[in-house]
Amino acid sequence: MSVDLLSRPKCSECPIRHRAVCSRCDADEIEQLEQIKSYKTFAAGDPILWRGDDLTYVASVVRGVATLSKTMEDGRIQMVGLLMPSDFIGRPNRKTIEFDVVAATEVTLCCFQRVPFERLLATVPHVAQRLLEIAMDELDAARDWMLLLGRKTAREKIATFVEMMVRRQHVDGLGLNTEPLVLPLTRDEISNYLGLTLETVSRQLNALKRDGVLRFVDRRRFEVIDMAALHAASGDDSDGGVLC
Amino acid sequence: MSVDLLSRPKCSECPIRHRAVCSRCDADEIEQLEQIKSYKTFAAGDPILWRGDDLTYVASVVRGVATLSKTMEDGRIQMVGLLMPSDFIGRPNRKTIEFDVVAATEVTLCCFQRVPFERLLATVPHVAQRLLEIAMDELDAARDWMLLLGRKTAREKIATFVEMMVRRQHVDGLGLNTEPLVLPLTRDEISNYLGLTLETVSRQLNALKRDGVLRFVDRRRFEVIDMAALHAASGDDSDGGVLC
DNA sequence: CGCTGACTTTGATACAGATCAAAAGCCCGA
DNA sequence: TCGGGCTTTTGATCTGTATCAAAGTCAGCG
Repeated sequence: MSVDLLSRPKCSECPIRHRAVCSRCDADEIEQLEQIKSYKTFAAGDPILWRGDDLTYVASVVRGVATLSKTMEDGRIQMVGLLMPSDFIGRPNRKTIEFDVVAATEVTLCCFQRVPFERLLATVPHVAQRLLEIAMDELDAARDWMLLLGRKTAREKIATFVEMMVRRQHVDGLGLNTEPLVLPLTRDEISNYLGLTLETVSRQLNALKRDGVLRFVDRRRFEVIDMAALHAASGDDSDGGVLC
Repeated sequence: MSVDLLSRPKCSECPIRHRAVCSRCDADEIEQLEQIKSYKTFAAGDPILWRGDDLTYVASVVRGVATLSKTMEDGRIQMVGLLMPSDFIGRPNRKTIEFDVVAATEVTLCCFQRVPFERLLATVPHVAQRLLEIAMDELDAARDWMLLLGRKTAREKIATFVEMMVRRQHVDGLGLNTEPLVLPLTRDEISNYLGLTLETVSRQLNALKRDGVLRFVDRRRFEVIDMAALHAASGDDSDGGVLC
């Protein structure tokens, strides 16, 4: 992990300025956040926070992808969140973290000292309001994932995951329009996200390829050939509305 | 559903006064909440809100148990929350609800008109702060449940669920100390909560009986004979700390 | 009381996905 | 360019839970 001492980039130029916890803030409030922020960068594979660690800071993901997961005593792992740009890490008013947070790709975080951040939370309603909204969005996402974990078949899980990658990468502008898209996780990490084994993930991904739904450029880059078929395979309601 | 017109019980006598969304409020603030609240009671089995419904009010559960669930087009159901006293229903700033909410037992709600409640949220920090905390507790609970749904065996799921019933009924004082405890759900509802079939729930519950962990008074009332064995069967970390 | 319908238990069988095993592909550093 | 260690694919087999089926139990009501 490295602290970007030189560059404490201006919030005004931040790629997540309009979606992160700071998005509702005016110039004054941004100024207050600037006081307590610092950027940290982690290499792919680096642990960011480990369960039980002191939560000295909370953070927003600026660039890259991190995973949030729980581990059982015998080693079974379940990923409970995939953290992408503008997502929030940590919980105000908690001294320790309950999850393992790991960088899946190179990740840049905008970190806020926890205690000063908690003070801002009490004094700057725009931060508190936005954080509530973010927490409720996360809760909705977690509940969608509970449906996936509890009731969907392996194929539906994979299709839902791929569809989510398509949707999020469009928004983030990572691979905007110019496909191919990227799988930011290994087969093993995907299996931990979906409650499957890595073999099943591999088989189902290849089944989607064989069925002409996806095309793979290499193991991590792919294109969607048949968006409608992908959506149909996800098991989700049709009304959701295909984008574009 | 019936509205309790006569009785708009005083907040000061409310059983959830110190845990619900109002718990941080002072006398003044409580007064403001009283203006926009009304009690509603639902019989066991009644639908409270259906997906797509207008969210005219948000609410706290005062008494009883309600279920929050998602349904797939082909009828598969996943319960994504079990709402017990002091739990919050609905989402401010959303016009419709995304889930089905059903009364599992007779339920009393303390309902707040949504729009006035949103105004309070902006003006009364104590409400907003407590709601954020409630949302984050829910998020933690949802993530624990994701581990259960994605990685636990049927026996571990059942043991975790029973342990949760023990813990929550102690807190609520429903069956305080004077066992037996109550299962507020049918086998079918439990199966939807745990991502299993009702047959598997029945078999595993009887297996815990056969193994001398539980004793059943009738189909819904039970006693825990061997708390340590129950915990061991849940697959959760031992450090969590046995209560009492 | 005994009937009716909902819930639960129990048994037999099927199958999706896990597990075990090994080969193949790919990246990267020497 | 080669070699070694990862990740991924593919195949064979096993198993936990679903599915299908039927009998048992209970509460409420006429």
